[in-house]
Amino acid sequence: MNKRAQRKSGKCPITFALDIFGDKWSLIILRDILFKKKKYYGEFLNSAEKISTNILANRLNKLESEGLISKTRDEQNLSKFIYRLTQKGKDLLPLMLEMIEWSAKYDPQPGVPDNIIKGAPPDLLRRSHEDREALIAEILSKLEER
Amino acid sequence: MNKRAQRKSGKCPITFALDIFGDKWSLIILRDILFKKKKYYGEFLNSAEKISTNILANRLNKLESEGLISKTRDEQNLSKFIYRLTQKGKDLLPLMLEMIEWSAKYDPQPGVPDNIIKGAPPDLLRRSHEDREALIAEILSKLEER
DNA sequence: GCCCATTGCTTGCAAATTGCAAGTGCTTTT
DNA sequence: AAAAGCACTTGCAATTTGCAAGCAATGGGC
Repeated sequence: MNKRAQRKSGKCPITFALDIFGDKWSLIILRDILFKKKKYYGEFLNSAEKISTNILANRLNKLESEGLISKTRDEQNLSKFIYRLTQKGKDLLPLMLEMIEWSAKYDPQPGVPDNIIKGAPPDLLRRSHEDREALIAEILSKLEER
Repeated sequence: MNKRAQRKSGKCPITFALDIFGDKWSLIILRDILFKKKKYYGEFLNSAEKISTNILANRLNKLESEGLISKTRDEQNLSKFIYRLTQKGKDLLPLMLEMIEWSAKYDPQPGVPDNIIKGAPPDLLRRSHEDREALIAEILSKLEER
Protein backbone atom coordinates (compact mmCIF):
# COMPACT_ATOMS: atom_id res chain seq x y z
CA MET A 1 0.00 0.00 0.00
CA ASN A 2 2.66 2.49 0.96
CA LYS A 3 6.18 2.45 2.28
CA ARG A 4 6.03 -0.36 4.75
CA ALA A 5 9.66 -1.13 4.28
CA GLN A 6 11.04 1.35 6.75
CA ARG A 7 11.41 -1.25 9.46
CA LYS A 8 15.00 -0.24 9.55
CA SER A 9 16.87 1.59 12.20
CA GLY A 10 14.81 3.01 15.01
CA LYS A 11 12.73 6.05 14.48
CA CYS A 12 11.00 8.28 16.96
CA PRO A 13 8.33 6.47 18.98
CA ILE A 14 5.82 9.21 18.23
CA THR A 15 6.34 8.60 14.52
CA PHE A 16 6.19 4.86 15.04
CA ALA A 17 2.80 5.19 16.69
CA LEU A 18 1.44 7.72 14.21
CA ASP A 19 2.37 5.50 11.29
CA ILE A 20 0.19 2.78 12.76
CA PHE A 21 -2.89 4.60 14.04
CA GLY A 22 -2.26 8.28 13.35
CA ASP A 23 -4.88 8.82 10.71
CA LYS A 24 -8.38 10.13 10.96
CA TRP A 25 -10.16 6.79 11.13
CA SER A 26 -8.12 4.16 12.94
CA LEU A 27 -8.74 5.50 16.42
CA ILE A 28 -12.43 5.93 15.63
CA ILE A 29 -12.65 2.24 14.81
CA LEU A 30 -10.71 1.27 17.92
CA ARG A 31 -12.97 3.52 20.00
CA ASP A 32 -16.01 1.81 18.54
CA ILE A 33 -14.66 -1.54 19.64
CA LEU A 34 -13.44 -0.40 23.03
CA PHE A 35 -16.22 1.90 24.13
CA LYS A 36 -19.20 0.93 22.02
CA LYS A 37 -18.52 -2.79 21.87
CA LYS A 38 -18.89 -2.91 18.12
CA LYS A 39 -17.54 -5.96 16.36
CA TYR A 40 -19.14 -6.16 12.90
CA TYR A 41 -18.28 -4.39 9.68
CA GLY A 42 -21.80 -3.01 9.39
CA GLU A 43 -21.64 -1.57 12.88
CA PHE A 44 -18.49 0.38 12.08
CA LEU A 45 -20.15 1.73 8.95
CA ASN A 46 -22.94 3.14 11.09
CA SER A 47 -20.76 5.21 13.35
CA ALA A 48 -21.72 8.85 13.73
CA GLU A 49 -18.65 9.91 11.79
CA LYS A 50 -19.81 8.21 8.57
CA ILE A 51 -16.72 6.40 7.42
CA SER A 52 -17.00 5.25 3.83
CA THR A 53 -16.92 1.60 3.07
CA ASN A 54 -13.70 1.46 1.06
CA ILE A 55 -11.79 3.35 3.74
CA LEU A 56 -13.26 1.12 6.42
CA ALA A 57 -12.16 -2.01 4.57
CA ASN A 58 -8.73 -0.51 4.07
CA ARG A 59 -8.31 0.44 7.72
CA LEU A 60 -9.57 -2.85 9.08
CA ASN A 61 -7.00 -4.53 6.89
CA LYS A 62 -4.24 -2.26 8.03
CA LEU A 63 -5.17 -2.60 11.69
CA GLU A 64 -5.21 -6.35 11.29
CA SER A 65 -1.87 -6.47 9.51
CA GLU A 66 -0.41 -4.22 12.20
CA GLY A 67 -1.69 -6.65 14.79
CA LEU A 68 -4.11 -4.34 16.59
CA ILE A 69 -7.23 -6.30 15.74
CA SER A 70 -8.08 -9.84 14.73
CA LYS A 71 -10.69 -11.03 12.29
CA THR A 72 -12.58 -14.28 12.75
CA ARG A 73 -15.70 -15.80 11.32
CA ASP A 74 -18.78 -15.48 13.48
CA GLU A 75 -19.70 -19.05 14.34
CA GLN A 76 -23.29 -18.04 15.00
CA ASN A 77 -23.62 -16.54 11.53
CA LEU A 78 -21.06 -17.65 9.05
CA SER A 79 -21.71 -14.76 6.69
CA LYS A 80 -20.39 -12.32 9.29
CA PHE A 81 -16.94 -11.61 10.63
CA ILE A 82 -16.03 -10.55 14.14
CA TYR A 83 -13.35 -7.94 14.70
CA ARG A 84 -11.71 -8.00 18.11
CA LEU A 85 -8.86 -6.16 19.76
CA THR A 86 -5.60 -7.93 20.30
CA GLN A 87 -3.52 -7.13 23.36
CA LYS A 88 -1.62 -4.63 21.24
CA GLY A 89 -4.91 -2.91 20.49
CA LYS A 90 -6.15 -3.10 24.05
CA ASP A 91 -2.95 -1.44 25.15
CA LEU A 92 -4.13 1.74 23.47
CA LEU A 93 -6.83 2.20 26.10
CA PRO A 94 -4.61 4.33 28.38
CA LEU A 95 -3.89 6.62 25.46
CA MET A 96 -7.59 6.90 24.72
CA LEU A 97 -8.31 7.75 28.31
CA GLU A 98 -5.78 10.57 28.08
CA MET A 99 -7.52 11.83 24.99
CA ILE A 100 -10.86 11.72 26.78
CA GLU A 101 -9.45 13.60 29.76
CA TRP A 102 -7.88 16.22 27.54
CA SER A 103 -11.09 16.71 25.58
CA ALA A 104 -13.14 16.91 28.74
CA LYS A 105 -10.90 19.69 29.93
CA TYR A 106 -11.05 21.69 26.71
CA ASP A 107 -14.29 20.86 24.97
CA PRO A 108 -16.72 23.67 25.83
CA GLN A 109 -19.58 21.37 24.92
CA PRO A 110 -18.57 17.90 25.98
CA GLY A 111 -20.31 14.94 24.40
CA VAL A 112 -21.01 11.42 25.44
CA PRO A 113 -18.12 9.13 24.57
CA ASP A 114 -19.05 5.74 25.75
CA ASN A 115 -21.84 3.31 26.11
CA ILE A 116 -19.73 0.89 28.01
CA ILE A 117 -19.44 2.53 31.37
CA LYS A 118 -22.70 3.12 33.16
CA GLY A 119 -21.84 6.26 35.08
CA ALA A 120 -22.13 9.59 33.41
CA PRO A 121 -18.91 11.03 31.93
CA PRO A 122 -18.00 12.80 35.20
CA ASP A 123 -17.69 9.43 36.86
CA LEU A 124 -15.55 8.02 34.07
CA LEU A 125 -13.27 11.03 34.31
CA ARG A 126 -12.87 10.79 38.05
CA ARG A 127 -11.96 7.12 37.80
CA SER A 128 -9.68 7.77 34.88
CA HIS A 129 -7.12 9.44 37.07
CA GLU A 130 -8.02 8.28 40.52
CA ASP A 131 -8.58 4.65 39.78
CA ARG A 132 -7.17 4.08 36.35
CA GLU A 133 -5.97 0.50 36.64
CA ALA A 134 -9.33 -0.72 37.86
CA LEU A 135 -11.17 1.30 35.25
CA ILE A 136 -9.06 -0.19 32.49
CA ALA A 137 -9.60 -3.68 33.82
CA GLU A 138 -13.34 -3.09 33.99
CA ILE A 139 -13.63 -1.74 30.46
CA LEU A 140 -11.61 -4.62 29.06
CA SER A 141 -13.59 -7.21 30.98
CA LYS A 142 -16.87 -5.74 29.75
CA LEU A 143 -15.50 -6.14 26.25
CA GLU A 144 -15.54 -9.91 26.65
CA GLU A 145 -19.21 -9.96 27.56
CA ARG A 146 -20.69 -9.19 24.20
CA MET B 1 -10.62 26.12 5.78
CA ASN B 2 -13.08 23.36 6.49
CA LYS B 3 -16.18 22.79 8.58
CA ARG B 4 -15.34 24.65 11.73
CA ALA B 5 -18.98 25.31 12.43
CA GLN B 6 -19.80 22.10 14.24
CA ARG B 7 -19.39 23.67 17.68
CA LYS B 8 -22.89 22.49 18.29
CA SER B 9 -24.09 19.75 20.49
CA GLY B 10 -21.43 17.64 22.11
CA LYS B 11 -19.65 15.02 20.14
CA CYS B 12 -17.47 12.19 21.24
CA PRO B 13 -14.31 13.34 23.04
CA ILE B 14 -12.18 11.10 20.84
CA THR B 15 -13.56 12.85 17.78
CA PHE B 16 -13.13 16.23 19.44
CA ALA B 17 -9.46 15.51 20.02
CA LEU B 18 -8.85 13.99 16.60
CA ASP B 19 -10.36 17.00 14.87
CA ILE B 20 -7.78 19.18 16.57
CA PHE B 21 -4.56 17.17 16.40
CA GLY B 22 -5.51 13.90 14.74
CA ASP B 23 -3.61 14.35 11.51
CA LYS B 24 -0.21 13.15 10.48
CA TRP B 25 1.69 16.36 11.26
CA SER B 26 0.26 18.17 14.27
CA LEU B 27 1.64 15.79 16.86
CA ILE B 28 5.02 15.79 15.11
CA ILE B 29 5.16 19.56 15.52
CA LEU B 30 4.08 19.37 19.14
CA ARG B 31 6.68 16.67 19.76
CA ASP B 32 9.36 18.89 18.25
CA ILE B 33 8.45 21.65 20.67
CA LEU B 34 8.04 19.39 23.69
CA PHE B 35 10.93 17.00 23.27
CA LYS B 36 13.31 18.74 20.93
CA LYS B 37 12.77 22.27 22.19
CA LYS B 38 12.22 23.63 18.72
CA LYS B 39 10.58 27.02 18.44
CA TYR B 40 11.29 28.45 14.96
CA TYR B 41 9.62 27.77 11.65
CA GLY B 42 12.89 26.75 10.07
CA GLU B 43 13.55 24.23 12.83
CA PHE B 44 10.25 22.50 12.21
CA LEU B 45 11.04 22.34 8.52
CA ASN B 46 14.20 20.43 9.35
CA SER B 47 12.57 17.61 11.25
CA ALA B 48 13.47 14.11 10.19
CA GLU B 49 9.95 13.60 8.80
CA LYS B 50 10.39 16.31 6.15
CA ILE B 51 7.17 18.25 6.43
CA SER B 52 6.62 20.49 3.45
CA THR B 53 6.47 24.20 3.96
CA ASN B 54 2.88 24.82 2.95
CA ILE B 55 1.61 22.08 5.24
CA LEU B 56 3.76 23.38 8.07
CA ALA B 57 2.36 26.88 7.67
CA ASN B 58 -1.14 25.48 7.54
CA ARG B 59 -0.70 23.37 10.67
CA LEU B 60 0.98 26.09 12.69
CA ASN B 61 -1.97 28.30 11.86
CA LYS B 62 -4.47 25.66 12.83
CA LEU B 63 -2.67 24.82 16.06
CA GLU B 64 -2.59 28.50 16.92
CA SER B 65 -6.24 29.06 16.14
CA GLU B 66 -7.09 25.99 18.21
CA GLY B 67 -5.12 27.49 21.07
CA LEU B 68 -2.43 24.81 21.36
CA ILE B 69 0.46 27.07 20.48
CA SER B 70 1.17 30.79 20.52
CA LYS B 71 3.15 32.83 18.03
CA THR B 72 5.18 35.85 19.04
CA ARG B 73 7.91 37.88 17.48
CA ASP B 74 11.41 37.03 18.62
CA GLU B 75 12.62 40.17 20.35
CA GLN B 76 16.24 39.19 19.75
CA ASN B 77 15.67 38.91 16.01
CA LEU B 78 12.60 40.64 14.72
CA SER B 79 12.55 38.71 11.48
CA LYS B 80 11.85 35.49 13.36
CA PHE B 81 8.82 34.21 15.21
CA ILE B 82 8.75 32.03 18.28
CA TYR B 83 6.20 29.25 18.59
CA ARG B 84 5.44 28.11 22.12
CA LEU B 85 3.02 25.71 23.71
CA THR B 86 0.04 27.08 25.56
CA GLN B 87 -1.23 25.22 28.60
CA LYS B 88 -3.69 23.47 26.31
CA GLY B 89 -0.74 22.24 24.27
CA LYS B 90 1.33 21.28 27.27
CA ASP B 91 -1.58 19.23 28.52
CA LEU B 92 -0.97 16.82 25.65
CA LEU B 93 2.26 15.66 27.25
CA PRO B 94 0.60 12.80 29.18
CA LEU B 95 -0.90 11.57 25.93
CA MET B 96 2.49 11.72 24.25
CA LEU B 97 4.01 9.74 27.09
CA GLU B 98 1.39 7.06 26.57
CA MET B 99 2.28 6.96 22.90
CA ILE B 100 5.95 6.62 23.76
CA GLU B 101 5.23 3.82 26.21
CA TRP B 102 3.08 1.99 23.71
CA SER B 103 5.68 2.31 20.98
CA ALA B 104 8.43 1.18 23.31
CA LYS B 105 6.41 -1.92 24.03
CA TYR B 106 5.70 -2.76 20.40
CA ASP B 107 8.47 -1.27 18.29
CA PRO B 108 10.91 -4.09 17.56
CA GLN B 109 13.55 -1.50 16.77
CA PRO B 110 12.99 1.39 19.13
CA GLY B 111 14.44 4.77 18.26
CA VAL B 112 15.53 7.76 20.21
CA PRO B 113 12.61 10.06 20.85
CA ASP B 114 13.88 12.90 22.82
CA ASN B 115 16.74 15.26 23.22
CA ILE B 116 15.26 16.87 26.27
CA ILE B 117 15.76 14.20 28.89
CA LYS B 118 19.32 13.18 29.48
CA GLY B 119 18.84 9.58 30.46
CA ALA B 120 18.56 6.98 27.75
CA PRO B 121 15.03 5.94 26.75
CA PRO B 122 14.88 3.18 29.37
CA ASP B 123 15.13 5.82 32.06
CA LEU B 124 12.43 7.94 30.49
CA LEU B 125 10.16 4.92 30.27
CA ARG B 126 10.70 3.93 33.86
CA ARG B 127 9.91 7.41 35.07
CA SER B 128 6.94 7.65 32.75
CA HIS B 129 4.94 5.24 34.80
CA GLU B 130 6.69 5.24 38.12
CA ASP B 131 7.20 8.94 38.53
CA ARG B 132 5.01 10.53 35.91
CA GLU B 133 4.07 13.76 37.64
CA ALA B 134 7.68 14.66 38.33
CA LEU B 135 8.75 13.71 34.83
CA ILE B 136 6.07 15.92 33.32
CA ALA B 137 7.07 18.80 35.55
CA GLU B 138 10.70 18.35 34.60
CA ILE B 139 10.07 18.24 30.88
CA LEU B 140 7.89 21.34 31.05
CA SER B 141 10.38 23.24 33.17
CA LYS B 142 13.19 22.39 30.76
CA LEU B 143 11.04 23.85 28.03
CA GLU B 144 11.32 27.28 29.63
CA GLU B 145 15.09 27.19 29.59
CA ARG B 146 15.70 27.69 25.92
C1' DG C 1 20.58 54.34 2.20
C1' DC C 2 21.45 50.15 -0.80
C1' DC C 3 22.38 45.39 -1.66
C1' DC C 4 21.59 40.85 -0.36
C1' DA C 5 20.96 36.92 2.64
C1' DT C 6 17.65 34.95 5.95
C1' DT C 7 13.11 33.90 7.51
C1' DG C 8 8.45 32.81 7.03
C1' DC C 9 5.49 32.20 4.39
C1' DT C 10 2.17 31.90 -0.43
C1' DT C 11 1.14 30.11 -4.96
C1' DG C 12 0.77 26.78 -8.77
C1' DC C 13 0.54 22.36 -10.16
C1' DA C 14 1.12 17.25 -10.18
C1' DA C 15 0.44 13.16 -7.32
C1' DA C 16 -1.75 10.74 -3.71
C1' DT C 17 -5.68 10.00 -0.75
C1' DT C 18 -10.48 10.20 0.24
C1' DG C 19 -15.45 10.04 -0.44
C1' DC C 20 -19.41 8.51 -2.94
C1' DA C 21 -22.07 5.34 -5.59
C1' DA C 22 -22.60 1.27 -7.85
C1' DG C 23 -21.36 -3.44 -8.44
C1' DT C 24 -19.72 -8.27 -7.00
C1' DG C 25 -19.55 -12.62 -4.66
C1' DC C 26 -20.53 -15.44 -0.70
C1' DT C 27 -24.12 -16.82 2.80
C1' DT C 28 -28.39 -17.23 4.81
C1' DT C 29 -33.32 -17.06 4.53
C1' DT C 30 -37.67 -18.19 2.22
C1' DA D 1 -34.29 -21.24 -6.82
C1' DA D 2 -34.94 -16.47 -5.68
C1' DA D 3 -34.16 -12.81 -2.69
C1' DA D 4 -31.88 -10.47 0.83
C1' DG D 5 -27.88 -9.46 3.98
C1' DC D 6 -23.05 -8.90 4.49
C1' DA D 7 -18.41 -7.69 3.37
C1' DC D 8 -16.20 -6.00 0.52
C1' DT D 9 -14.23 -4.01 -4.51
C1' DT D 10 -14.19 -0.87 -8.30
C1' DG D 11 -14.55 3.51 -10.83
C1' DC D 12 -14.43 8.13 -10.69
C1' DA D 13 -14.74 12.87 -8.89
C1' DA D 14 -13.31 15.85 -5.16
C1' DT D 15 -10.20 16.99 -1.60
C1' DT D 16 -5.63 16.98 0.40
C1' DT D 17 -0.77 16.58 0.07
C1' DG D 18 3.92 17.22 -1.62
C1' DC D 19 7.22 19.68 -4.33
C1' DA D 20 9.24 23.71 -6.35
C1' DA D 21 9.34 28.32 -7.15
C1' DG D 22 8.25 32.92 -5.84
C1' DC D 23 7.81 36.78 -2.58
C1' DA D 24 7.45 40.20 1.24
C1' DA D 25 9.57 41.65 5.58
C1' DT D 26 13.57 42.11 8.56
C1' DG D 27 18.68 42.42 9.40
C1' DG D 28 23.36 43.01 8.56
C1' DG D 29 27.42 44.71 5.78
C1' DC D 30 28.99 48.44 3.19
